[in-house]
Amino acid sequence: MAENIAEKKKAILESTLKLIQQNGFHGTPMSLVAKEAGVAAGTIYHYFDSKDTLILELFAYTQRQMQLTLQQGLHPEMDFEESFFLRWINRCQFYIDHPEVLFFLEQFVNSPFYPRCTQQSDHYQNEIKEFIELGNQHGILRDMPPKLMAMMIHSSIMTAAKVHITGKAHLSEKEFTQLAQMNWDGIRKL
Amino acid sequence: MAENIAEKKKAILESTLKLIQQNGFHGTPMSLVAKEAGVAAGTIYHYFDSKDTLILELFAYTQRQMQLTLQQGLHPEMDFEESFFLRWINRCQFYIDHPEVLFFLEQFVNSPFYPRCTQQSDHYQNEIKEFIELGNQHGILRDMPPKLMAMMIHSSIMTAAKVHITGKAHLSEKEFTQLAQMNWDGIRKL
Amino acid sequence: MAENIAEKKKAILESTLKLIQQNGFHGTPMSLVAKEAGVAAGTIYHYFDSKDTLILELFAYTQRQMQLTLQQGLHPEMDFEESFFLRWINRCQFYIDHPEVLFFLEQFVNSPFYPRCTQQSDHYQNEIKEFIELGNQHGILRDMPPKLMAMMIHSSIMTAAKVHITGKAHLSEKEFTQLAQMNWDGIRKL
Amino acid sequence: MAENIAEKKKAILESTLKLIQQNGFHGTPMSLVAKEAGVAAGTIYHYFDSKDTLILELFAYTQRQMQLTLQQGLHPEMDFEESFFLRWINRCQFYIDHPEVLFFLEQFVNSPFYPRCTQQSDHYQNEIKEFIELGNQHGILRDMPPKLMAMMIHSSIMTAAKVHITGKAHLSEKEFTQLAQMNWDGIRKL
DNA sequence: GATGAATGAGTGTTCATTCAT
DNA sequence: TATGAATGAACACTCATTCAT
Repeated sequence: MAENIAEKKKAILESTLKLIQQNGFHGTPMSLVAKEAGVAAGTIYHYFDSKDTLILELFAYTQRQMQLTLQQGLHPEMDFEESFFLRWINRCQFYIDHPEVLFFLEQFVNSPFYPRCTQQSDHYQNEIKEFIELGNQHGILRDMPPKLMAMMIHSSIMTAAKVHITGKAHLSEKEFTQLAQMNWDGIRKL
Repeated sequence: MAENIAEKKKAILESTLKLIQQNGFHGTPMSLVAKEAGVAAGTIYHYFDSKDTLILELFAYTQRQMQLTLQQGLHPEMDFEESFFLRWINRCQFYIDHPEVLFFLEQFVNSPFYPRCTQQSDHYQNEIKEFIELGNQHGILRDMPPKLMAMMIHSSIMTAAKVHITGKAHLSEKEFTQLAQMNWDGIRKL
Repeated sequence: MAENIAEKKKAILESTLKLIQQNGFHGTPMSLVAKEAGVAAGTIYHYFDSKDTLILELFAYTQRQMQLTLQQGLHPEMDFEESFFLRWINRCQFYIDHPEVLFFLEQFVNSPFYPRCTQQSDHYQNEIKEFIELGNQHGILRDMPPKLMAMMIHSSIMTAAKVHITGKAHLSEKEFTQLAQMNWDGIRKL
Repeated sequence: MAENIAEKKKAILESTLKLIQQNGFHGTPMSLVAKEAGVAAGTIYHYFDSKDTLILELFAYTQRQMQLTLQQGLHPEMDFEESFFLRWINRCQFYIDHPEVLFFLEQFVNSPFYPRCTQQSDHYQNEIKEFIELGNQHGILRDMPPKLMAMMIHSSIMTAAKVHITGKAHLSEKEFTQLAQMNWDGIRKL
């Protein structure tokens, strides 16, 4: 049963994610989410207080989902540059493998929701920021506010993934590395 | 009179822009646009067929507005690098001076509207792309699809402006140049 | 000028008639009437107090138009039966030649307008009724309230014309006479 | 509960019918239907996709309602003439007992809806037409397209009922029979 | 817990009508 | 006279949310 509950909640979250990708934020009424998730409309309100809550939790859900993938292959002995590339690729790969998440985030970040959840939003990019701070301390990177640098990197990653997904330019593995390289050359001390 | 007409249409466009910045796309009902523009609800429909049309025209309107600013200070004799920096700064400055436009574009681009207007959308970034192609031909830039490179640059500019506007990191003139530099170092042949 | 006025008013009436045939009563906004008639929306209100007035006057207009055709070929010496057939055919022919009028009347008669104008409505069928009364006095017809008989006849005529116009059954001249005959056999004393 | 659903849908249909009789087709907004039916505006849309659908279903509803009454007293051994009179009276009586239906049909038939539903519309008068065809085969009736004859008869019935209802001429039972007789004399072979 | 019928405020849009020019 | 931009009440319809079962 406990599993059942979790499953139902998850089904709702996944349905919402999928529908938002297809129809956008306000092309996704609760009734449609319910149908897609195979539950009654009212059921959603057992798990989420409101549509706002659902979307806010969906953000948290995607963040959690991401954490797992993002650490793949990282280990403490890696040097900074190598770590940067792996992180860049990991994140970009995640967005490519989960386009629903990418589209959701793009909409979420530019909606009135995002500003409301600064705490969580910090998590959203804190990881990058902390990594940057590390590089800064080692004197490897340009002298630039880490937060700023983190945002620049992140937007590059998202853009790269988006270009790939939407098919505006199909990217080979080599090209992804090239893009990471481009980012790397932009931030490292020359 | 002719002026009057233009003024009313402009008032509607500007009101919409402002309200979308504040409340987002679907937090901006036509009734509110009307009130803000100081016209009756029905009046909007003399100038725009529908809300969709209004938003689509608003996109075109912002693009036209931008064109004027973007060329400032450019002249044919400039060398490529200098031109790059000026263009970068001009565009970034425009977004900073017109945050409504920045917020509108971010929403617009991630909405179901954008895909519908590829022709115009081409104009949206074609300028950058063509400039990049020029640099490519002169062998100044990395070997990378110009469209891709254009999108990477543009997303960097928007991110920089957004960081500045939202106050997440206040940027001095020096820092803007630094950011442009960062972008430049990323795309030029090292 | 006087002519001009009459012409403009007529243009409005005719446009309304035509549009109502095509789009029905409430598929015919004043703005469309204006466009079709080649006048400004406001101009209509110089000639008609309101849309209701316009429609009411349109009814009167069609009635006047009809009067002219209806008397064709009639002369006092005709015997009653002959006169009946001629009247029947004349009226049916009018509806066939002026389908706009037929469609307008069908809508008008079943709208909230009709009950409001009993005086004019009397004219609408009075002619038939009076003719029937004549036949009654001569003992040619069944014993039945003339008003009732008039309505039965009129509805037969309209139905015949409608069937012909809508193409549900194409009627030859012979068949029209047959229909008139059928009506005649129904009302005359056998 | 199942009953409840049916009841609510029926309440909406009946309210619409009643309001259309009083105010006509476009004097009957959905909000009024809702109020009259004692439901919320949105509720109507659980049962009907749109106002158009509601009206279309209302047509089907009235047709179903009619079928029941129309067969009363008919049995196979009746001779054709007797059957004709009974059918004529049954139908006329139905319209008199259900004036809302009569008024609705008059509007419906002359609206843009009717042409859209030819299949159902066939049912609408097919019964009469088939009966006529039978008479034709037995050589009892004039030589005339059955469809045409059917329409003539039907319009006579409706007109008779309408005259009675609107009080333009109060009809006694004798007079109804007289009217049926008039119709009969019109169509039978003399 | 789960349902889905019911709600009703809110949305985009239309259109008869007015009035400054 | 004639215009047509402007009005705003009214409309069909949507959808987040509630609640009896």
